[in-house]
Amino acid sequence: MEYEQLKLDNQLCFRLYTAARLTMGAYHPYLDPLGITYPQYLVLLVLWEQDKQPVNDIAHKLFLETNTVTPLLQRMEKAGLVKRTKGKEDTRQRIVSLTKKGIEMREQAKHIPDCLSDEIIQITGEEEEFVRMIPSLDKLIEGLKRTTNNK
Amino acid sequence: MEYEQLKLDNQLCFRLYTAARLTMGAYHPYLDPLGITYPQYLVLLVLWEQDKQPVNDIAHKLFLETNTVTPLLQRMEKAGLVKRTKGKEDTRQRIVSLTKKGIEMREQAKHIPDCLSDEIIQITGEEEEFVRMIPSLDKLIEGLKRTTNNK
DNA sequence: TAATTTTGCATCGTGAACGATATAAATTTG
DNA sequence: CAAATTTATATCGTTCACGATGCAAAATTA
Repeated sequence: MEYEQLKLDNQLCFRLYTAARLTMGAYHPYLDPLGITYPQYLVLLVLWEQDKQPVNDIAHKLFLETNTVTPLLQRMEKAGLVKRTKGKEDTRQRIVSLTKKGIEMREQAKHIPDCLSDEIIQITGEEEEFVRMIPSLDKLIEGLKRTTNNK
Repeated sequence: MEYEQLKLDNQLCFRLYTAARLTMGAYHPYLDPLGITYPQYLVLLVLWEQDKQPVNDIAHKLFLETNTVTPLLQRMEKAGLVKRTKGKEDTRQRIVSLTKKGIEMREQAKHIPDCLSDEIIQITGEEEEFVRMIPSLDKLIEGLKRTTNNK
């Protein structure tokens, strides 16, 4: 069939796109009580690993553009989770640091990854399958990131 | 370490989210000349498989909410790709059908899946790895869809 | 058949994502 | 050192994505 390749069933990207959306949806019951969104949770993960980072470092670790992260951080600042201060050496930089509220949220969030793992196991009856997917996804991400930067 | 689970490195969802965004980005060189976005391309895939479907069917096949698909279709109608007509039996329904322009775009798009496959192979030196990921992703998607519908 | 509930779609508001563009500060070049 | 370039961030416009809500038509129930 001439258009076989155009069938939805044959598309990897569609799977990734859908799986990502639905998995993010699975975080809702855990993030809603904290009053944060999934991308905001990602920013917190980055800052919990290392506090006080410029916007650019955060964006880079999340593979996002700064024009996505800046408004995200502005909303998080308004919500009292982070502070944004001018850099000392390089005044162009905005150093993002956790507030007391942002630091304390780590304690409330620390069980979330285990909850999600359990949920996936319960839903699919499988875990190893998804753990095994991680290196493949990393390879894909690294490859795509490299080529899109080289343009 | 108490917070080990919170490390970004450990998160599957972050990989899916990132891989999906970057893969969608890889479609840009092919979709921009056609003047469509990736979600619009998905709608076309659905309609190319079967023309004249109600909004709900399209949304269901893409695992999207109708309130996402409706504005998407409105933009596609404005772009002259689809028509939206009132249903005959059930007048609540809006039947979406391809215009001449929408039908013809299939010919221009038919090489896209192969281009993307080639690109992924070239970037990662691997294909089987990602083909093997598909059933796992389907299992995840089906599981998540089932549980979120049962709420 | 009348009243209630469900269904299909649309509208609204909010929060991403990102290309294009702007701006000021730092860096490199001439 | 002055001019040109690069860098870090921000702003703007467009398109998703989705929860909440609205509304009319269909289906169900009383």
